Amino acid sequence: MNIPAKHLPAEERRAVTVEAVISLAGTQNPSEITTAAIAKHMNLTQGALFRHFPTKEAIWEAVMIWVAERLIEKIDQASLGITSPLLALEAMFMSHVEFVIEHPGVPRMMFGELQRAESTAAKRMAQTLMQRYAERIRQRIEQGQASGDISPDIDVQSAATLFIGTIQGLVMQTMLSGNIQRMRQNAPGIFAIYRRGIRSQ
Amino acid sequence: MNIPAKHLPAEERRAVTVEAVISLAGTQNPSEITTAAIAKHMNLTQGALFRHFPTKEAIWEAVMIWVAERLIEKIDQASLGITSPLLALEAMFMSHVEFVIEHPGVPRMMFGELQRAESTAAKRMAQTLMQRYAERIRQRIEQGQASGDISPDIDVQSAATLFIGTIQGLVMQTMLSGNIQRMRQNAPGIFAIYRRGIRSQ
DNA sequence: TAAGATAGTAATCGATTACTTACTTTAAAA
DNA sequence: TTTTAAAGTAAGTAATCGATTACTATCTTA
Repeated sequence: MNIPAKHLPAEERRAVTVEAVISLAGTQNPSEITTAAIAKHMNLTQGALFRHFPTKEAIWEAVMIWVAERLIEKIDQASLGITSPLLALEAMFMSHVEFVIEHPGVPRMMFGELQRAESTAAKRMAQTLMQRYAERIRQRIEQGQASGDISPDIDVQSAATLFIGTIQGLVMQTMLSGNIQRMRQNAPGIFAIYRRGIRSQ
Repeated sequence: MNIPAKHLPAEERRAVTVEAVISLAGTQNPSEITTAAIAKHMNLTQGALFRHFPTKEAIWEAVMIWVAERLIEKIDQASLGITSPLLALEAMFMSHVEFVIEHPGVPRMMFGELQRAESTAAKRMAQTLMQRYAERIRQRIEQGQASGDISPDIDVQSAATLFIGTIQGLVMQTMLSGNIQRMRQNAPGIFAIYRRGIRSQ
């Protein structure tokens, strides 16, 4: 699809590799993505990948780092400068949905990594991402309780868990229907219920 | 762990196989469960499995059928005879949580199956389960809107999606912490927010 | 009890996978 | 232009996995 440029500098080649994995994860089960498939998608031979990554595990770690940086950056940007906690949460929600629509392979990979038994570097990175994400949600909820926009009866941790679960439910529904665009349509209705659940009456 | 009974009748052997897979999925990534691991867990040789299942795929299909029957039966039992829609939804929620605590491998397998690219029999069974589940939720929500317990402003499909997503969020949180019992503690707080989100004011 | 059917064993097969290695090509510095 | 280190190729390797096969043990029933 892209220019099959050969002899890329190591750093660029690693970046292209990460993008290839993200792209492949959009159409197939991440755990079934082989190094041969990655290489083919990049117009490269399979062995060449190991010039830039010591193991396949290292590729997955690089992918998770990429995801963590992009997603956190995206939701931070979306909520930047919004003082209303509820509007900020909504902006974070919608930008997360957009992120998933842009990169449908990402939730697949997150699910897959998090259910690993072993504690791989990639799994730890996924865990860290979830924690950083939840922390941002908690901050906004506490801010909302302080300002009176969000009910003081709400358990902050529960509300943060539910925020993330809400998006996961959307993603799962998308996996069932196969229609990614439907996610964008359904997102407002879903978030509306969540907002009703936490806001002051 | 059980009596390593040999020479089981075919039907019993298939049942034991399904239970072995459910058990193994509780401690390891379902996609990494090999036929050798299944057999070892049953005190059987690997080849013997193929006396009772034509392929590994067929084993997974049998497991998903087991899950679908048990889970639907469980939530139907829990809500049976409860006239209040909100109380019925709460009972279904809590019984589902109990089901996951009893069988922590089940959501792992559901996630894994649903993110497959190919349309396997096991995946179709998982999809059917989700649809039957969502249909039950929708019925209760519509019933609640008719009785005035649930706000008429709520989009039924969104509310059903969110109900399922809510549980998935709990499960994911559990995977992160590794503490299954915490799920039972957090469940009421999570459901409380959901209930606030859909009920009439 | 004899005989057929059923269930299990143990070895092995072909295919696949992550990873390695010996060699070649490319690009940029000297 | 020559040199050299980085990047890529192509053909391997060992390990693993699902599935098969020839044979054996056990159960059921006529």
